[in-house]
Amino acid sequence: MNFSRGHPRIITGMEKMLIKNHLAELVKRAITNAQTAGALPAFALPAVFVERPQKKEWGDFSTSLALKLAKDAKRAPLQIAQTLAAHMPPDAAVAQVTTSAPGFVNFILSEAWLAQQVETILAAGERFGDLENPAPQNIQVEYVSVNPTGPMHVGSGRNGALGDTLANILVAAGHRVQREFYINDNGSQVRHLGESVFARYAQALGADEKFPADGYQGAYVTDIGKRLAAQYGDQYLRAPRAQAIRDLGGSAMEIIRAQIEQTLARMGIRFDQWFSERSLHDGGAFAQVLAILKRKGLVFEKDDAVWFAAQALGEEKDAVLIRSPKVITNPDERPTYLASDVAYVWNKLAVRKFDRAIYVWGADHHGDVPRVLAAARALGLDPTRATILLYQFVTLKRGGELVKMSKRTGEFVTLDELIGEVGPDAVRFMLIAQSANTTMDFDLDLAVKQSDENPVYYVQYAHARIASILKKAAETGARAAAGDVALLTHPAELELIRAMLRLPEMIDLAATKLEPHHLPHYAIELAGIFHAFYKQCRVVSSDPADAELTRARLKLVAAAKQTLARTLRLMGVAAPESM
RNA sequence: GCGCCCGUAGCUCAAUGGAUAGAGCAUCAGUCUUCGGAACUGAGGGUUGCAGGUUCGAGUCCUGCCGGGCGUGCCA
Repeated sequence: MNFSRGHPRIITGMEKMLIKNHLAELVKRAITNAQTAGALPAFALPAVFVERPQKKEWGDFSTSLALKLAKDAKRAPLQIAQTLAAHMPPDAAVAQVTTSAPGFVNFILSEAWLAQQVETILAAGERFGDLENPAPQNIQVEYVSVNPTGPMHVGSGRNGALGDTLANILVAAGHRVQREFYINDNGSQVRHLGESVFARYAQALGADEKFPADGYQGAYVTDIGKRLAAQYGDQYLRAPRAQAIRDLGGSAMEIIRAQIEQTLARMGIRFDQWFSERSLHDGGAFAQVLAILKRKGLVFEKDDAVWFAAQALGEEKDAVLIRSPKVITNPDERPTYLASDVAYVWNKLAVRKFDRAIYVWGADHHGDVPRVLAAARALGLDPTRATILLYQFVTLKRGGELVKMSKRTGEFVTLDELIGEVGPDAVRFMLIAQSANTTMDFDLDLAVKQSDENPVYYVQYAHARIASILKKAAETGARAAAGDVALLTHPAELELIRAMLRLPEMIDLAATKLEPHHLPHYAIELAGIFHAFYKQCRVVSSDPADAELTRARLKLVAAAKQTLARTLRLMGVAAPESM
């Protein structure tokens, strides 16, 4: 069987179907077969899960179904397992079905079938790993969304790496994805930034302007002040002060936003849309949701402020949507961030009609999650369409000490600095390697010092090594195209194929659980298995007797290169030809 | 006080309710006459914070403690 030569496929569509799902179908048929034969009593077909066992002795896949079935089938688990194994329909992918105590059914994949998968992988090209999705969704992933009031710190890097990788994974899982950055350009912070920048602007022009006590103190504000002074001259010294602050604040925010875009681009993070918070108010979305909430009696006034009656929806506290004029004089600054959030969820799910909206938030905002979901519910939206993914904080260590980070004092390690020191690939890899709900200690000394032993280089090295092999093969004239993958029978070869076949499973897992961290772990494992293969199996041989095997192995390593490259690309990490 | 997250090997971390809890780093011992040694093989290292509970089965779920982080604003 060789797909590329047009032989009939044994399993139709297998290249995009998860093997475990295929095996689950076999198990279901085994149940029906056994019931028809009277070997099992009648019972409702349960959900069948096939999983990867921990030990090789337990085969490539296994199911604990018999253990769960014991009650309904009124039999001992191991006996059920044996019955299932006996009634398993034959399948080209499966060489053997075994059972083990206390009631597992194990599948051992056919080695001939495994070898043929190299052709399938090569045929899939750089789309290998993609899932066939019976129900693709329009999903929006919104991430980073940091306030454009200063350079980003490492936490925003984690946000961006998570969001972008997640978006890549969801695309691979067959969904349509829109990537969005929410610009917090509303409220008092624009004015705060404007006041700070105005002071630096004026100082740059030699004016005696006092810096506001609660202003943004970073050097970047001084730089922007100078830049705006050069651009506009002293025209804003003569303009009305409020207008100067508003205009310069707006300019500064756009400058910072562009810098943020640039920094993220260094990490391969990009967006389809930059969405303005202010537009929710200017465009009337907030007024609209406020009207809906009012109609439902979920809005009330107290102490001159407008409140969202979250308690009526089971939340702990009510929350202010529009602040009192007595507290905030400027009407533009009265709506709270919650007001924007409520309008935003409406915009995402009702106006733009995404099937699903995924938010990537720092854990310091976790307290807001229930309120936003409650608001969605109140607006008649299904709250399960909105998923707020929280990630824990990143703390930086340098010289064994915690690096305190604060935008106000301007003392922090920026994401740009980190990328400069550690490199974008290592930064991205490290930031997604840990589960989002683990607090991350990022040791700068270690990250720089260990850059040679960094896992990301281990993976990239495997890729570069294969590139080198292929180059060498080209020089010697060995051609992969004519290779017969049936010759791939060495245990190390088969291990490598098995590892490659796990990529779609990883994508499925990461997409289902919204957990990108599975990818880097998989990448390390795949690279390791390749290195082990490399040690054991010579690819390009000068011995003419090995010519056939060389060609077959060239196909194998080409497939491995492609799988590594895909995995790296999903993580936004470069797959270098040499390093 | 209350809410959320975390606690797993010396360190950093994995483990869709499944079988004897796994990797990397570090430590120790090995491997190389040809494709990239940024490599490979092996060893030691654990009462999964503690105590109960749920069930055929718990690192995972529930309850209570202990320890750490983050929240608990008419801040964003």
